Amino acid sequence: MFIQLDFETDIPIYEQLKDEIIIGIAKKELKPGDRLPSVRALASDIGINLHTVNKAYQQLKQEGFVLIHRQRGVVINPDGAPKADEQYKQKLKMSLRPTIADSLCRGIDKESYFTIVEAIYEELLEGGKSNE
Amino acid sequence: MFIQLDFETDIPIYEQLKDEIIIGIAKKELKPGDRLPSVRALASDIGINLHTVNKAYQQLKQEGFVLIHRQRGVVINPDGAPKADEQYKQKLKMSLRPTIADSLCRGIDKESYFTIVEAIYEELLEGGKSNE
DNA sequence: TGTTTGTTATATATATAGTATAACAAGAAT
DNA sequence: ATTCTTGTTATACTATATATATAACAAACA
Repeated sequence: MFIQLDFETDIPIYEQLKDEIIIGIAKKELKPGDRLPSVRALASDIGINLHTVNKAYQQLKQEGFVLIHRQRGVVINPDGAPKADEQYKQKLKMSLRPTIADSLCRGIDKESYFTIVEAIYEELLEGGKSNE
Repeated sequence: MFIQLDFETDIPIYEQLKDEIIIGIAKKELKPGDRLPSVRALASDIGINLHTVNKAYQQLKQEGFVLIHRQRGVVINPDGAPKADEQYKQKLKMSLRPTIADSLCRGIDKESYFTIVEAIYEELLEGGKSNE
């Protein structure tokens, strides 16, 4: 797991951290049961504050990606993340609508959009090969 | 154009406003050349501040969705929004990656994802029928 | 008994979001 | 010319989010 942050963008650091970890799980570079670095270790490693890491971890816990034990630290959920229910899909749809509308206005039709999504799925599914 | 805002969510009002207008353009409820309400009129109508509306309009102008004339006000770009270039697609891809990784972790495969995207395209493309 | 873990509590600095007034400047209508 | 409406600019203020900095607490483990 290489964590690369962009301090120029307006995306909060803790969000980028969450994203990197979730992508790591999707790519299976992070497997169920794997331990994440302690909040202090990771913070010091990246050069950010302990609380920023903690915020990311807390939200990952809230969303079911990790479990946090009192002393063992933060662990990728051995049961995997909770499966998407209808409510999740509904929220996903709502969050995608503005982006898709924007793309549509700019001439990206359904097929072009699919091509982009396809490429991302490829990257996430096949990218793990080098790590197995 | 009905503009419905959610004051509970953490999505900024001016973002929601932008989204609604972009969706309106995508659905062709707002056509090239159409005038938008003045910043004061819309602000008063929705019950928000003039500057919040202005911020949304400025960004829509920046992104090429509207033109702003000194006295005529804000007008949907008669030439349509600028077509997506490679840079746009690259940014789109980067912004989609975390969401798709999240979905993938929750068991949404490519086909399920496509189904959701498909539904949104349907809604945007066919939804305009009642307005023609 | 230490050491490491997450956790909690303050405090501070900065940026963003939103509001509130007021005034300015250009175009259009009368 | 005058008036009205348009976007625009300038301040000021409040609230919230982000990020940092220290410090201390509590549980688990070696």
